[in-house]
Amino acid sequence: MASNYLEELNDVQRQAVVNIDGPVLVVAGPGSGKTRVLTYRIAHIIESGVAPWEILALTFTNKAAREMKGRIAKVVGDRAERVWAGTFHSIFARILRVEADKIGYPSSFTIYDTEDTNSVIGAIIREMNLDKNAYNTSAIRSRISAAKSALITPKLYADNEELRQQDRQAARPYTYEIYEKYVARCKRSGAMDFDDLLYRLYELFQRNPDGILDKYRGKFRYVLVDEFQDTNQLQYAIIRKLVNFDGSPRNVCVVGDDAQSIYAFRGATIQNILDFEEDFKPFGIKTFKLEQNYRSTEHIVQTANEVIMNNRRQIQKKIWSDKGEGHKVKVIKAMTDNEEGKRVTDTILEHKNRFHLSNRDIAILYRTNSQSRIFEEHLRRYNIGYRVFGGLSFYQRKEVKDLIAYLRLVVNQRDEEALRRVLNYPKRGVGDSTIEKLSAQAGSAGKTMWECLAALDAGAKAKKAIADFVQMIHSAALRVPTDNAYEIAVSVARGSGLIDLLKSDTTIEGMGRLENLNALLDGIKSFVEEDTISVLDAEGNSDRSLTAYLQNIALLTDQDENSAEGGDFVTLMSVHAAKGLEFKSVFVVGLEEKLFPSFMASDSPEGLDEERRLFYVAVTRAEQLLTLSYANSRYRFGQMRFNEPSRFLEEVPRQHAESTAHFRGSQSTAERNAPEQASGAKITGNFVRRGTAVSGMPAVDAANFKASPSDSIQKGMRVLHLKFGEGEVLEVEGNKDNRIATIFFKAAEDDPKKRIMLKFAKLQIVS
DNA sequence: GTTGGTATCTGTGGA
DNA sequence: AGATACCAAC
Repeated sequence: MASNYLEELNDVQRQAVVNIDGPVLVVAGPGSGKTRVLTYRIAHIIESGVAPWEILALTFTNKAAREMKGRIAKVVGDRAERVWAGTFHSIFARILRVEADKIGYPSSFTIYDTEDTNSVIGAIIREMNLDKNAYNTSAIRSRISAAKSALITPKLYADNEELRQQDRQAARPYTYEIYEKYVARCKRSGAMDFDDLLYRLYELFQRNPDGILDKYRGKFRYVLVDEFQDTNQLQYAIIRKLVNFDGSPRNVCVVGDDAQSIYAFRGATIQNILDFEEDFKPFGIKTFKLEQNYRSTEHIVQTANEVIMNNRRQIQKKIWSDKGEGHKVKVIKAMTDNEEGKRVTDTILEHKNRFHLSNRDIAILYRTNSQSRIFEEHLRRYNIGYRVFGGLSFYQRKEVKDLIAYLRLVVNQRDEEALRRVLNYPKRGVGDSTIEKLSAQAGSAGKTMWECLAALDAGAKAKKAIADFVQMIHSAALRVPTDNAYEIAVSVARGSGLIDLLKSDTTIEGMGRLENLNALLDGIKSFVEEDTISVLDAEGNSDRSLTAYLQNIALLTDQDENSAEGGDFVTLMSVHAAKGLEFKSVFVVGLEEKLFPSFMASDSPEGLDEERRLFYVAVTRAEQLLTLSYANSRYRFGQMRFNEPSRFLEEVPRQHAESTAHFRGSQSTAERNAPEQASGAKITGNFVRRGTAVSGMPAVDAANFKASPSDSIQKGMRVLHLKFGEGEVLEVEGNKDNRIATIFFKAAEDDPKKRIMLKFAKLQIVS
């Protein structure tokens, strides 16, 4: 107890641990002992006399939360279990279960995953008779998600001229209406999507019924946030609600690294780090920078440093290592994707032999999950054990989702997506058109589909089948409060006919599906019986109800599934998934333009910066050996494509890379000469060609004006605007549909600096 | 309503 | 290439 944990820390780390009161920002480079600081800080808070349940620690993955708890336990023992440590989503779901009635939800609310969400949106688009080509379901979903993450309600969305204009521009003028209907339908279904778990909590705190907010403000005396650079506006808004109020001690500590922010695509913003500094400056914020890297050798650390310097905006820091030079970075060039697979696998074999590495010391990291296949083939050929992370998780398999849908319905009959999924599976003679009819009926009557089900107009045979179905769900529902989750699940699996259906399928795949179903049931059994998996309710009691089980698995990812087991295998995963992990030998593959950096990001500087941060994350996973590879050609969609080597390869300083004939690399900062630097990326748009603007702006010739595509507008360009004349693009912010340019129009004398939404601006590129 | 074949689309990351 | 969406025939 109260061990000498403080002695295991360096000076900065120790400061970050012992300064437990007041606001703290920890900027933590890769491999700098961030988790250690976070866990020891929590342990230190507990040692100072604070009850574990008064500490809230938010992470992004269950794995991070689990690891944190484990390491706290090493210092303070069993008390660690009572710390409120978990993912944003799981902790918030826990609170929402208790408070659900205050915002008009049942505590047995369903959590909709992406598939459910897509299905709801698809149904709405169909019902509104909208063109499904223009109204791409996923595009609408991400738009709605972005709105929620930016605290924009359907009402605010409908009133927001800018957003509406963007939608008109994208030929989706009714997006606002879909959003409104989607929210209403989720509510009707007693369902929350991933964003709702955040948004509804925010709403609860905002409305503050029965002094709810004060209750949680009083409860969580110390708040800690991991991976703060990955939080979105909404998440930070909730954190502020909890800690930033009059009379608050503001015991909040956020840990993050702007250079490792790789989730801007889902609304994360490093602006939160900057805002945090501003928001808490008046309250004596303390900032600690962890810059010593304990993970990697110098060639690797310096490569990472040099690469990230190509990004424009960042918090100044220099990561260093005292682990010695180590091996240089190796670059593998291959003609084809297949050859890349072979040569990487050869090198893995070499590493195993030469450096006595085990499979578990090695990882292959790629930009997209679809790249795993070729490496799997080669690893199999060499008989090297491997494990692929990502892709379809166990809970996303059809047969598993089917049974889960039944269970969801048992717990919450309002759950429309579950009902749609299982009403005619196994077949009961209720086809798509009948289901649509039912849905329309429910919509116009303001009832749930379940309520309309009994009165459904159908043939005698179908009616009987439906009645049996309703009966089965009902009787299972009655058992929920008393019987254990496993027993209910087994009887539903049998009663629904799912088991019989799968048993009748004697193909290999069919047997596999039955096995998966049984594995799911086993999982529920262990949830009910074993001590190791604990789901605590808001009061800290163990909750083994079916409802708790369903809400728990909805927030699991496949990573949480697989990583628990040991075993000696090479790890194959996306770079995103690798964040926070480390391996002795890391292969970053597919380093080609349009792939890494992704073609989706290639057209905007912000997108490229994020890709570069992703590359930075990949590079810094390596402890001793880093190998980069690319192929000149690869198959995509059955077609051979040729790609240039990634620009990131060029950014690897040659002094840190093994010299090979084909690899040129970059000069390091030290050897770079002045003229080259002057033409480099350091120059900001403000200085480019300033003063060369034509004086005495001529009137714009409207007849010859031809607007350039909005996505081609980039920082530094000179553009023509019909009203404002010629201008210079000083800055472009935002991504994809949301790009905003700051343009300096000399002719507009009142206010020459205009901020313009590129999506609907008519601009012609001059140069 | 169901089945099976053909057209179409896909192209990042994930809680 | 592989999954899904859509349509025509049963």
